Amino acid sequence: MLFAAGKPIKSLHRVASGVLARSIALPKGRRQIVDFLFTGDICNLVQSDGTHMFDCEAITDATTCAVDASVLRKFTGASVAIGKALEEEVLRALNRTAEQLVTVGKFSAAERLLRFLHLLEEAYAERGLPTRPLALPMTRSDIGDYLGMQLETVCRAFAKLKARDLVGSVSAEHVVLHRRKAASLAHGKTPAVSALV
Amino acid sequence: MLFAAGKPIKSLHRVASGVLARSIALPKGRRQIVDFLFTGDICNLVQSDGTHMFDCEAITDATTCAVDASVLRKFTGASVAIGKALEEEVLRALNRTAEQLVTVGKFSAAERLLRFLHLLEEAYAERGLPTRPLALPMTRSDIGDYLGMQLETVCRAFAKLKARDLVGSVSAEHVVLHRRKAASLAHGKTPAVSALV
DNA sequence: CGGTGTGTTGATCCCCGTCAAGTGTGGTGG
DNA sequence: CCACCACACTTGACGGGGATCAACACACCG
Repeated sequence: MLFAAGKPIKSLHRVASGVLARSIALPKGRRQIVDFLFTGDICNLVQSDGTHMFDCEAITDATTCAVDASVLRKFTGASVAIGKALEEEVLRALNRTAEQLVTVGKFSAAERLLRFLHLLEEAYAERGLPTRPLALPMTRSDIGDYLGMQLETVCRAFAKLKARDLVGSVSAEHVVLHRRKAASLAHGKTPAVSALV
Repeated sequence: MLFAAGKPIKSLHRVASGVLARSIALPKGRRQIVDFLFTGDICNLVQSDGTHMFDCEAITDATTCAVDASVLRKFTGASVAIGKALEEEVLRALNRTAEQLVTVGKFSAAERLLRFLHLLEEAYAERGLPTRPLALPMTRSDIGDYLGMQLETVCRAFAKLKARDLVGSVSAEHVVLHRRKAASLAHGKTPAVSALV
């Protein structure tokens, strides 16, 4: 765990390699993953009281670039620009969380998974990483904690998508997204009507 | 509809009376309500490109206090303070949306409803409005769009809560929250283990 | 007084949570 | 080298919760 929600922010982090997750801890070891963070993403969401808004933990082996917050305060000029970046990060997080709320609130298991895969593809494409096949660095359990479903349901959702040939199977942690109606389900703020019956 | 997502922001709004909803429009007239807004709440969530992040619509008869954005720009001093308030609003929205994600992703219908009722109670208490009985200004359908369930399921969830005597029924739009284990389910970022079997 | 919108309840189906068993695959120690 | 274990993944069986379709009660209003 990189840091926990509610703790004061002592340093700013940016993902250098690997995958992290912003999450909310729940009783009995359960958790809701709010967002996955990839290379280049800023980890810190600063609340107005200077504490972390979410837990942040490594999903894979990962490294981060950290800057001590006290060092930053000496450069007031720089901190304005950095403050701007942090504000941007809050907006991005809100956008993604709201989109996530739609995914979890309105779609079936297979549809959620498909939307997640397209989100992954998009994240990789932005970073120049290969999307074909598409790597799945997180476990089924992590995906389930993100999409609000059990890991067995994640497996069955994969099976269903493969059965409909919406995704191709390379291995357990590599899939191929077949562009078809699939894309219409996952993109934008106004996802298409369910094509998965 | 007060304004739609993606439109440029022409004026700042604050709820003067009634209830509004931030929502995301989906195909076939469906929608995900992200948040309810009560008296005193700021309606605008400003994206970095100056557009609205969500749709905003009246749930009941409502009035808002609006300030034209062009007027604001003339008062650069004031706009700094207002900018601060808008940033605060984004943080608040992110907190609430993430909490909402937990509600929708991890809880049963009755539990979601109970958490919603406690959220309502809290919102009323902050504004000095009566919480006993608790008014339900929105329709069952609105509640369903908020909690990610059908309006019939909302009805059945109410029935279940009443059957367990967790809430008392006054009328269709007024209920009484019975403080018991109920509270433990709804409060804070680390909600208790399910007490609803 | 009929029409419309909201709320409630019943019947039915199926998706998904749960429990369980079985299949790799990598790591450790004998 | 291999037995053993730990862990992730997969698949099956089963039951329950919620979506869906339907009917009905009720208030409001033209």
